[in-house]
Amino acid sequence: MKYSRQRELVREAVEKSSIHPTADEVYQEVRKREPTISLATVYRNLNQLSENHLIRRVVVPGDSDHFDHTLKEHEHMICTQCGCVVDIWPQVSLQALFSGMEGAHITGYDLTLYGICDDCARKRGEAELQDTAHV
Amino acid sequence: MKYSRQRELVREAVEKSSIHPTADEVYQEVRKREPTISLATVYRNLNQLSENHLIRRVVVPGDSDHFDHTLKEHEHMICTQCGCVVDIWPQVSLQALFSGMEGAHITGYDLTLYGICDDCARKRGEAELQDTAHV
DNA sequence: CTATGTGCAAAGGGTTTGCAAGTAG
DNA sequence: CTACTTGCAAACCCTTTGCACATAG
Repeated sequence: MKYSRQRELVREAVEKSSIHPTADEVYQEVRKREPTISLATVYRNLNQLSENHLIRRVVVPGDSDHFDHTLKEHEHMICTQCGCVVDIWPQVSLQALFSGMEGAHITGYDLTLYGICDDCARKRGEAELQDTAHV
Repeated sequence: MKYSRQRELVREAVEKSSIHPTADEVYQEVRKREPTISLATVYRNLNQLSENHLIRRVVVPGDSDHFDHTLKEHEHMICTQCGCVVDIWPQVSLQALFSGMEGAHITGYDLTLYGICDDCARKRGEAELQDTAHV
């Protein structure tokens, strides 16, 4: 991979983001510094960077792929309320768990967890208090 | 859901298939008995049947969705060699494992395992024997 | 009768690709 | 010099949708 300004900007955008951005979100961010970059270039670079394990692709069924700068083994939860992506750090290695399963030679996996993020849980709690306050 | 001949044929096609068919594979199958059915109808019915838990949708990142007539909790492995879908029956409930994780309220998940199916493993073994036979 | 379901064709949305021009090494 | 990269627009692929007609209950 020879250097390109565009690829470096894409990498930095993923690096600095805390929201596990989609290709389009990376595009919008990079455009602030490189207004002529094309979405196709962003896609090509995200693909290359993840193939070379410099960033990680986060697959979300029915949604665009997201990208994560954290390479250490961890999982992702999609909040079913607001759609945000939350990092989950299991106590045990799921890779080890799955590859130990009998019945087939399992070498990898894609996992998407679903649930409620802390923010939405808090808001929901407050809403319930509101509901009962006037009883 | 009121009865329709088309929906019944779609349901039967999934029921009788052992390959976890995609929408298009279901379409090809149903067309044998109902040549005028449209792909849109197959999609609409697969959606309805899975929303009503009569069949299960199997999400495969980067590929079409597949459909499974088995509703009992189990997982799926995609063979990285031939692309087939293999049922995997874990010893423990992953649903229970994930919902017990700390850090968030996890309520569901989508899991795709990757590995080598028995057929491909056998073929690979034979190929290796071939390779060494003439040494 | 009316709410659902159907077939068709067109639209949709995210992602990839062909091409000619630009650029790193 | 030449292999890799870019921007643009068009193509792709799977899936959904609008519409007028058909059908179950």
